[in-house]
Amino acid sequence: MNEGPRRSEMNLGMLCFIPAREMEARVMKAVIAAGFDDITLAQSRVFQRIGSAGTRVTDLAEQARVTKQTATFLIDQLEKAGYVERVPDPRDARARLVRIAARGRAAIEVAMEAEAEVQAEWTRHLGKRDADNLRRILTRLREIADPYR
Amino acid sequence: MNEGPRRSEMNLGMLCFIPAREMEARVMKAVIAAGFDDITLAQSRVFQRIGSAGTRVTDLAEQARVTKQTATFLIDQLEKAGYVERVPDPRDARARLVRIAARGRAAIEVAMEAEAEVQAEWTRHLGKRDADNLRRILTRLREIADPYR
DNA sequence: TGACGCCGGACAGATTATCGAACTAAATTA
DNA sequence: TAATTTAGTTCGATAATCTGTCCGGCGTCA
Repeated sequence: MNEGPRRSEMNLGMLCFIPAREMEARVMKAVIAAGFDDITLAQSRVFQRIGSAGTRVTDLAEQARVTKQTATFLIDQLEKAGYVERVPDPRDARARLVRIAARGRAAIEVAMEAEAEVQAEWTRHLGKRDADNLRRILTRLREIADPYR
Repeated sequence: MNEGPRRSEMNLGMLCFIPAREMEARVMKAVIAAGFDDITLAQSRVFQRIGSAGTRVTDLAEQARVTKQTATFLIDQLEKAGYVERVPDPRDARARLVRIAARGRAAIEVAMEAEAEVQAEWTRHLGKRDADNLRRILTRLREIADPYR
């Protein structure tokens, strides 16, 4: 009906945004369908960035690009819901490490399965060669586009 | 100090997310620095999707993946701040077209300049060949990852 | 070594973003 | 024409986010 938003000027940022959002939505849908229906998108964006050895609140905030206060707030929810736990950081008495808890691991399993499925779909559409190219180029792009790599 | 979030399992969605967010942040920063300091990220996500002939609230909501209510709310802010205007849709008396207003056009100019600069930076890093590849592959990916293309 | 500034994290309060439900008016369909 | 759908809004509730402030542990350098 409408000729759409300035299509000719579609830039790389927007082009990246579309699959990123699609993946996010698909994974969230699967996770919620699997019974983890008390997790929100904002929470998952912090949750995703927790490393296997635990990650500090400040680091999570930086990587998710929210303030420490917001991260604290979201982690509170995740902790109450049993997805993560806070343990003292042995190397710094000020800090606490946020770690994946049992329920969190269960959710990750579902998420990774959904992720793999979407990726397989995309690979079928693009062909193996271009799917690999895409991953390779994005990984290189990350070198300059991700301050927290 | 932390070995980071499950890096080996980094998926295409996340890889797309990183440059998308970086572009968004850089453009917003430029726009705000140019004096358009009353626009928010959420507003800009709707604003970006307004076509040159005007776009309906419902279409903006769909494309930005928010509810009509949220779109209405954000467009209210944009209208009050002079970035857009609402005009009746001549083809449907129920509908109203959201159109870019003068201040909006001025902001777009700044945004597009910033966009071009970031893209140039990325192209320098990737090389022309891979930058073109990236755009081509993402455009193809959009065929299945964007319900509103 | 100890005083001072910095960092990690949390609390409080305010603002912004988002959603679900319900409503009005216009268009479409049966 | 009556019933149903669609476009947009308003209302109320909840989620997410920010600024400002505070506390206690770290690091440093005089």
